[in-house]
Amino acid sequence: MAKDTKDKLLETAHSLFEEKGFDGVSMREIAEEAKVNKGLLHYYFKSKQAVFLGVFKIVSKLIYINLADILKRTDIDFDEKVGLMVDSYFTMLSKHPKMPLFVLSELSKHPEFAEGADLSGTLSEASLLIEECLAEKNINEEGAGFQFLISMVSLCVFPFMASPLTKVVRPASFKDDAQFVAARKIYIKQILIKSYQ
Amino acid sequence: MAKDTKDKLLETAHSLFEEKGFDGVSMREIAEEAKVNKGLLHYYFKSKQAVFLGVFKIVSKLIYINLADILKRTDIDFDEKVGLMVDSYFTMLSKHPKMPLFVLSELSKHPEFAEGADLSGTLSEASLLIEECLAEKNINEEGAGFQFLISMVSLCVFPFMASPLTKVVRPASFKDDAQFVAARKIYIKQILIKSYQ
DNA sequence: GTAATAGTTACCCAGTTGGCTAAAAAAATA
DNA sequence: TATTTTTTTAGCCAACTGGGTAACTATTAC
Repeated sequence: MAKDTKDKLLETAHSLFEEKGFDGVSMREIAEEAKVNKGLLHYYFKSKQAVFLGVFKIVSKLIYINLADILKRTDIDFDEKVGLMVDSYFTMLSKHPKMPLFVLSELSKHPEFAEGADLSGTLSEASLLIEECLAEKNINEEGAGFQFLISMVSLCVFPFMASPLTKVVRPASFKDDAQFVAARKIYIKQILIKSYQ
Repeated sequence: MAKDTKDKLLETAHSLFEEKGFDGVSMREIAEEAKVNKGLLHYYFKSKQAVFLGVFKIVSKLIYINLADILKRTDIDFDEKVGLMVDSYFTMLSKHPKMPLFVLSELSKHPEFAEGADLSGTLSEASLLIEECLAEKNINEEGAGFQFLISMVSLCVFPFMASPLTKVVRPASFKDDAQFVAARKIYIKQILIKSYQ
């Protein structure tokens, strides 16, 4: 049951960290929540930092989106690729709505983790692939691919991070959160496609 | 010197909270950093929560942007209004780049503060005013104003929150952070204007 | 000068923090 | 069965947490 226990500890730590942040959680709390004793937690992780790094590794995988595979397809045009990328982000964000805020706020406190999270390679590659797609549309500005990528991520991710605010401001015409999210997805695809037309 | 001291305490607390988050800061730390003793800190604020609420009130004002005044102008068209709103956001964000992340992450831990921060009224009003402007452009979808507003805020704010990541991924064609921010501002105005054309 | 306000100093508190250990028991593996 | 791995129990530590007090001194206002 070794692997199971370690995973359980990581899962527990993950949900606690996401809810309260690194400083808001104690080792005792993690152990108690996982229904395990402090000793065992130290048996698997020598320090709180070690637990956190384990969680961060998991999270990096969960928020990973294979943009390159979508962008490299030759059977669909760029409009459809944009649609698929946005869909991927929304699927991920619906499953893990609190993750981006957690990652970014811990990253801003400990920027050294940015290298550990191997997101940079993926994003750089996606940025270049988008640039190629845009070039075919005769959009050749310096860094256009990067700008587009950032826009896409901003548009998808931010509303989830700001949900405590958007929920308050959202007009009555959206009957609930789910309906708004669905409408938002369509809107984002449109605005992104219009951006290179 | 009463007001000055209280302000100094709030400023100190503000910068510490922004850097480390609520749980990452202790009352002792605030007092030491402000070169004041714990007793005095308690003299002005009966609890850590009280300090935090004071800071939150200040922050709410700092991130406030008078969108309504821009939107109500009759001497310029909507394209120009969009330009001015984006300019306002960038000015504010350049002064306080860490604030949005701080506000949103504390808000997600304590959603009850969302009402205290009286942003909702402002944003609701702006949302309606934008809807009117868009109606003149024959865009009448349900909630179009709200969607546009969220898009604008997302595009402006997110890159600042994700700067530890964007700095790593940013292509070499942008020679530094300042140049990227300037280019980004122009790009955002374009994408927003295209969105209703 | 007297009263109120502002600020200091030096304590105390009980509870929690992250970190660690030794010994024992239980479970899995050989 | 004997050995190794996993898990529990119970405790320790020094340091820090937010909160609070009482006595004292400046400073300011009236």
